[in-house]
Amino acid sequence: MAFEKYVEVLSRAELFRGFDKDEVVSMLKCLEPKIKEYGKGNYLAVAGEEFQGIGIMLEGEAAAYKENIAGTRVIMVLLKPGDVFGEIVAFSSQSQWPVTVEAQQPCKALFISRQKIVGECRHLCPWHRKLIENMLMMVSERALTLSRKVEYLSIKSIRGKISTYLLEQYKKTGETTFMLPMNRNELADFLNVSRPSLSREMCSMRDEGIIDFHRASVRIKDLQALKRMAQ
Amino acid sequence: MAFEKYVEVLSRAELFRGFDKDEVVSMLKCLEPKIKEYGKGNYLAVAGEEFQGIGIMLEGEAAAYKENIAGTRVIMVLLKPGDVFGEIVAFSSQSQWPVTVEAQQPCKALFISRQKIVGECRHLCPWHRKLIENMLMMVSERALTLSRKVEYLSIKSIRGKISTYLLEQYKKTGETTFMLPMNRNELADFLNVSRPSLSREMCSMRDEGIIDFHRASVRIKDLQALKRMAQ
DNA sequence: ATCTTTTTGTAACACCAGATACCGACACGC
DNA sequence: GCGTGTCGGTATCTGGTGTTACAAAAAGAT
Repeated sequence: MAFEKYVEVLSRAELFRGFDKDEVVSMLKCLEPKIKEYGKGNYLAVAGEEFQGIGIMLEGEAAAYKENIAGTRVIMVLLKPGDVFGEIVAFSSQSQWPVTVEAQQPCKALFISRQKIVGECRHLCPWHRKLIENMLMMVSERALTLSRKVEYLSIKSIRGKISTYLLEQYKKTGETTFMLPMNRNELADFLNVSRPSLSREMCSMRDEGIIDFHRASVRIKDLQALKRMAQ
Repeated sequence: MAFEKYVEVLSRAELFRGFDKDEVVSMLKCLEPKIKEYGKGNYLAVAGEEFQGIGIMLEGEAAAYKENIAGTRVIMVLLKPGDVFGEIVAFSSQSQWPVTVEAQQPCKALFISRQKIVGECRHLCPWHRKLIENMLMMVSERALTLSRKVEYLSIKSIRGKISTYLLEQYKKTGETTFMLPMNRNELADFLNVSRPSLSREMCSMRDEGIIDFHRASVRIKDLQALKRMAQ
């Protein structure tokens, strides 16, 4: 198979971090991946269908949807060349795609079965373990992101969410004055609250002298009060 | 070191799944773990402190706490012999304990550094890769659990949560009548709502003829309505 | 059998947060 | 200049949810 075409993309993918291009090629020979092409609107994976493995985007763009029981679709993530999907489920005891992946544009993806990654490698290639380590790192990072998300979602009050968020920014920058990396809409989305409610609460916190802000610039005036509000 | 004492516990630990007792012993020689003892109230790990590795409980019981910025403690999980902690962070780019682990009783734990797990193995022992695979599986399962939690937390209304939960139970058992695996208190905790609110909502769903229940036994009467309520 | 503890349902009330609509500030285009 | 679009703040209203407290039922203990 003509993997050479995609070595450029793959060597930049997280899964092959630490591999040079030659090594990627020899890994691919060992992994025996399947490359598939999709037209716009085609499905790269359908939630609930069987597959034990991972997918890597090669060309084009696809969207990973989650469908709740009522049938409503929620876009989880937009997949671009080099992105991996299905990595969490591939190595757990489950064996079905957790999401539906639909091509937004004509695209190509490469699929590697779980067995080829963790199973016995016939060629005893020395890079195999490095590959599993990379997988381990990717899944760990993913778990960590989810864990942070759970923390924010578990906070009941808007004030608690805002305070926790601002304190995290403070901790990150070390300054009581900093810039928010998103606008109100995005922040509201991130904190899982409505935009007007976020505005209302931020303003009343300003009125109470806890914080001060203008647009994206925020200053913490009363650190102790903020810490008290964080849940 | 006298690992033999703990081989029994360790061979039942998830990390050593698929290893027999001899193999566990030879793995341990290679991993060079450190065994530490703690009195009741001592800390096995303190959130924020440096350590790149994992811990495995050998004896006794410990609690993993999460401390929010305000200082309130929330018990995340109770650790028993064979349980692993710190596995998510060990293999991500972070290098600090995410939780504080406190001994509830006098206890012993074993610590393995990240390097000994993923680093080059001097003895080239054949079980090393199997060990990393086990790690990969454990972290994946953990990520999956977190992902499910995020799904539940993202549902805004109590009805939506209840409906989604009941539909999942229905899907799992294949029966419209089934037993809930937890009591109201635990279910309320799981769905992140207050116990009386959960009761109130379940009862009004019963009044509307959507479900019927008595204690832990639940019967779905109107599947379509339930599906509509799931968000 | 009786007492205690746990579990669950119920009610009243307060209040937080979402929905919606509107306004002002600002940037950008022509 | 003017129109247009985006972004953020504000007001009103309503509904859903937490809190608290108490009662009833069930389970467990002695």
